[in-house]
Amino acid sequence: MTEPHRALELMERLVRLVGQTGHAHGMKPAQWDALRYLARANRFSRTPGALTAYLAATKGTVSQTVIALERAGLVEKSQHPGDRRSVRLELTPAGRAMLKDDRIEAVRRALARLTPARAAALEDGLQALLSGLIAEGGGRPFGLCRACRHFGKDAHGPGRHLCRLLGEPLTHAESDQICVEQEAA
Amino acid sequence: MTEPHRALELMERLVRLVGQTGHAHGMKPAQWDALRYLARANRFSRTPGALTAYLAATKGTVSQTVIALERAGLVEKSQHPGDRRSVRLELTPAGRAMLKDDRIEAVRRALARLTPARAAALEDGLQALLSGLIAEGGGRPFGLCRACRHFGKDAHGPGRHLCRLLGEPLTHAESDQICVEQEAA
DNA sequence: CCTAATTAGTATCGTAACGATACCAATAAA
DNA sequence: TTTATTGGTATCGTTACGATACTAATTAGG
Repeated sequence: MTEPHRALELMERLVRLVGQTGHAHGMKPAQWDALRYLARANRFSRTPGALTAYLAATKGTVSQTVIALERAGLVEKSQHPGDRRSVRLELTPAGRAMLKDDRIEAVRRALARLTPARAAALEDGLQALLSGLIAEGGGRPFGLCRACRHFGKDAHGPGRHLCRLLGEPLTHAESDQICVEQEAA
Repeated sequence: MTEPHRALELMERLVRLVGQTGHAHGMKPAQWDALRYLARANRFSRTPGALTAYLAATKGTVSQTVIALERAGLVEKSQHPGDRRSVRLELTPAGRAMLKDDRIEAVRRALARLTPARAAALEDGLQALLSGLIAEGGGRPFGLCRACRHFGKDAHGPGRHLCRLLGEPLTHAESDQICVEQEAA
């Protein structure tokens, strides 16, 4: 049935409004999305491939977006140490500066104006909805490192954690970033 | 400050995933958005201008999207009775049929899988967030007709309502549609 | 009335997004 | 050592989009 489901209408409208915040400073929505992702992804996840999974796009499209960001001096590429096919992406200082003028801050401010209870309920609902969509569609959750089943808390001492999947040490700061390999604990 | 606000990350990701549902049947996301809007908007709101406000785009862009839908036989234009500048948009039977295959139904299904309490809290949070964004950005809410301050319930008898702003009668079905002129009661 | 000013919409341009397809090089599997 | 897979780029055609310029119909001001 096509029962209206007001929440769906609200989602659609919000998608539109949030999407249209991405036309500032001569940049495009997809470029902002990529920039924001790179600011929040851990070092294993700052690659064109992980970005492709995050954006749910095709790799050709993402490749072009990354090239545009590179030309604009907002992102730099380097080689992955162990795999010469793989590319590492890093924000440049200019890229980080650009994020300070991100118009999506308007959404963050609107979130901050909600009552704490409402905001918490919204976050909970969004998380549940996203999980449901990912379960149906086969995407990746891109959850926080510290909430991952491969996360070895304090494995190397207090505040010095471990990714058991990749066998790599993790700083405390890194454990708060998102990861392409994350699976809920 | 730039405290991460997990809800914002979830929103961004959801925006992406929901947006990418719009590539089915040779159509584009903006075309689905327009089609869905026309299915839910009341007769005063089925115009290129109202669609422009809803999509938060520019009228040039929307004009082209509408032309594409018209060429595809999904939408028909007619003249507004009283104002010869204005264009009325109507879904054709083919347009309504197309909506039955809307891939955003995946989102509706994911919503339906939430517990009722969670779904209600999500709807409440989304509504509050959207209101906040609109208050800051100056958009229109596009709320339901029956929740409008111009809504005259049963003004012409039981189930025969009135829009006091436009002086037009409203059927019961119409009072459940969204309106470009809506202002919360 | 008559002239602005406003409103509703279209046309055109240039850039980016996007899926699709084809391709290349490095790595992993057989 | 083939062969398959993986990570990424290149190119094409269509659409999205903002920007700008335009037309025609309506409304406001004098």
